[in-house]
Formats: sequence, structure tokens, C-alpha cells
Amino acid sequence: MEKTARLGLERVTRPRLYEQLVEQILAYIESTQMRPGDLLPAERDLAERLGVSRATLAQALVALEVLGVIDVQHGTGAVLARRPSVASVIKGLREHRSRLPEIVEARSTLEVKLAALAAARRTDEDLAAIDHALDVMSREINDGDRGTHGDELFHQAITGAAHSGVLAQLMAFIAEMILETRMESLGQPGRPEQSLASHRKIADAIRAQDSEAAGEAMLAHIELVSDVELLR
Amino acid sequence: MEKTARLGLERVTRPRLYEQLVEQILAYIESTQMRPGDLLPAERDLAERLGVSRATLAQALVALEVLGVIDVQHGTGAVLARRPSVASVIKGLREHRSRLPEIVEARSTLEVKLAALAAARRTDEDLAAIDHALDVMSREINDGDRGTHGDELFHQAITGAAHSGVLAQLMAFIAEMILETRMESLGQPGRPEQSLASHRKIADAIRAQDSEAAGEAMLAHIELVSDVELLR
DNA sequence: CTGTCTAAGAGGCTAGTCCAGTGAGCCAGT
DNA sequence: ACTGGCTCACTGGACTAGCCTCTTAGACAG
Repeated sequence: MEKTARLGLERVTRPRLYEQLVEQILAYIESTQMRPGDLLPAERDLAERLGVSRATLAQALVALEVLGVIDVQHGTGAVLARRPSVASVIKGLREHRSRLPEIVEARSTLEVKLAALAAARRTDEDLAAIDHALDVMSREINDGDRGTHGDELFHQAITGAAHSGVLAQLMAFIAEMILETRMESLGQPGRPEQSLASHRKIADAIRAQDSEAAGEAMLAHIELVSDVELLR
Repeated sequence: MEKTARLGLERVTRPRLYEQLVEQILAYIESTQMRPGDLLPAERDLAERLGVSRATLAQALVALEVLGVIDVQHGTGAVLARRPSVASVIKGLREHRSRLPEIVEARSTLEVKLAALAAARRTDEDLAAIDHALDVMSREINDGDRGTHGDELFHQAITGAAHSGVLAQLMAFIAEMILETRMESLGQPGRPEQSLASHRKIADAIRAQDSEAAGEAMLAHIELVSDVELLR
């Protein structure tokens, strides 16, 4: 999943030590019932227990810090931040990730809102970007392609037109998972044309600045695109 | 922002070198117009240019990897992943973060959906957790407290009852920002009681497994809680 | 032209060392 | 008895030097 090369192939990637450490530390936190505010064992101690050097452990701690699980304080130690549920959520998600129904659900939630906001807030430049994406997708389909690039451009343009940095960041967060979903869907015969048609419908609603219609059109579009998953 | 102690004070936190490096590398990526798939300079080279050791640079690279900006490959180098817009989004958000309207917007989008899902999927255990949160908040308010703890518990319980790992992760992502919003709101006189009342309404809808009512009640609740921001 | 080998260069990880905050405890001065 | 200042043990922060493994391109043999 981590690195998806051009054709959906996955490059075999050796495990990185720090990644394993993150898992182990997460497991340790859970097994010892640590609560927010508690301190992790000292670096030197932890490193020895885990059988790695301090430098490597430091990388794992950086990762955990970026993930928002701990907060490392100079002179004090690594304190557990927020509710530990975050740790388990991350852990659980990492294990059986790619749960398509959930991804579609999240995508639907965000994109319907984004479409409605885009209708309300779009500038002429935003509209131009949306039209450009439609052109690209149309051309790709005429060339016998699946139109994935245009599809991605379209959804990016909508996201941009909504002018909400926070929502945009949330979208970026699940962007990779969505990409996988999208490629599968557009691989079905006749699907790209249908998808393009519903894109146009969304674009028209945004052009007319009709938030409600834009949200509904996006919802219909995602349901169309997603029913491929239900067949499994 | 990073560590907020009991009274909203912020502990002065020394800058960590790797954090600065992340910023610098992000800036470098942007300034050199790198595209996805391009390689960053070699570690030894980069470390020298930035005037840090390889070990420290390695920490910065781990952080960037966790953020999804790059993908480090053994023997090859650090390749830029995805569209670079992610990098700029993260960067932009880091600068003028806490844009309250956007946060409220994102919160509303997610929590309305979560409430609806919770109504459809809740188990009896979920319901018990929700009721427990109501009890806690009720007791806090009677003790003259603002009820922030119970409030947080309540929203956590709803999130859990929705049984959607992906949405839960998105919520965790903005949880910290929401916490700030919430504390301000509950600081207003009479607000905790109103908030508790609308919590009960949401809980009733979820108990009755009425998705639509749950979504509406949550929307009303968030609008109630959020109008404090409009006064500024 | 093709397959194999090799060496340069990339990242991965370790060990050892020193610097810089933190906080508990001691002790003098008030 | 309290306050303030000092010390020291402990914690993380960062660097250096070195060796290992992996990747890849180019030389070379078939």
C-alpha cells in the first residue's frame, strides 16, 4: 500500500525497524494500561529492552509524536498524549485497512459537503479549473483511456473550490485510499462515460451556485461509482 | 498548541531540530518545483547542506514519511510521494491554523454523519457508553464545573457507536482543534445546561435508532455550540 | 545482443560521547 | 518554619564514526 507504482504494483519494501518499534510501543502502551499523561520508560531503558540503538528508537518516537500518540519533553520523558483510543484506532486501521465500505462512507460524507460548499463559494477561477478537469477527462475517454487523471483533477478542483483548508486536509488524508477505489470503478465497461455525465451534472449545479443540487448530484455520483464494491 | 496544561497554559517547548528540518525540506521541495516521483538529495548530501547530522536528518525524514510527503527507499533515496499539494496544505494549515469557522464546518460535517451512523449501528454497549457520558456531564455541571470531560466523553461515545474506523480517524485528526472550540463554548453562562439538553436529544434519537433525527439533532447541537464564534 | 558480475553510492543501524533541560533534595539565610 | 539558591542525578537532544545491506548502472564475458 505504501508505494504504489504506475500499474498498481507494489514494490516489495523491507520492513523498517522504526516501524516495528512503533507497533511494539503501541502494544506496550495498550498492554500496560497506560493513561494519558503517563510517562514511557526512559529512552536508554526502552532502547535496551527493545534491543535497538537510541538513534533508532528516537526515530520511532518521532513517528509516534507525528501520529499524535506521545509528546516528548526534554528532561522529563515521553508522555502519553490525548486519549489512548487514538493509538488503537491507528493500530486497528493499519491492520485491516482498505475496508472499502468505510472508505466510501468517509468519502461520501466529505465530498457531498465539499460539493455543496463549492457551489456556494466558487470563484470564476474555480469554475475554470472544474471545466478544465472535465475537458481532460473527456479527452482521455475518447482516447480509450479510463479517465482516471481527469477524474482525480475533477475532485481536486471541487475540493479547491470549497475553500476549506481543514476539509481539504481531511480529504488529503484519505486520498490514497480513494484513489484505489476510483481506479477499480473506472475499470468497468461503460463506467467512465457514466461517471463523466454525473461529473457534468455536479459541475452544472456548482456553476448555478445551487448548493443543495450540488450535494445531491455528488451523492448520486458516489453511489454510482461505489456500487462496484457491493458486488464482491 | 502542542501541550496544553491544565489551565490552558502552554508549556514553553524548546524547538526540536527535526521539526525545523521538516519545514526547511518542505520549503525546499516547493522552491525547486519538485514533482511526485522525484528524488530528494542523498542523505549525506542533504545533512551537510542543512548543517545537521545524518541521525537528525533521519528523524526529519521519518516525520515526512509519516506525514505522507515522501517515501524513503533503501538503496535508492527519498522519493516525493503523491501530489505535492499535500505538502502545501499541511504547511499552510500549520501556519494559520485554528481557523475556527473551518473547524466548525469540518466538525459539523463529520459529526452529523457519525450521529446518523450511530443511530443505525449502535449496540447496547454503545448506548451504555453514551448514557454514562451523559451522567458524567450531568454530575460535572451539578458540581459547578463546565462539563468538558463529559462533553468529550459523549462525542467519543458517538464516534465509537458509528463503527467507522476511517471516520473515527478523521475525527481524531481534528480532535485537538475541536477541544479548544468546545472549551470556549462551555465557558459561557447557561451553556453547559443547554448543551446537555441537546446531548440528551441526540442520545434519544440514537436510542430509537432514528438516523435522520440523530443527524438533525447533532446539527442543531453544533449550531448551538458554535454560535459563540460568530460573536467575535 | 544477452546475461552476469562488480563496484559505487544509497539508506539502515549501531555505539559512544557530549550537551542541555528538569526536578528532587539539601542547606544556608531570613 | 519558610524561602531561596545550589547541586546532582536523570532525561532527552544531537553529533560522530563506522559498518552493514540494498540498488543500480556499467563493464565484461558469452
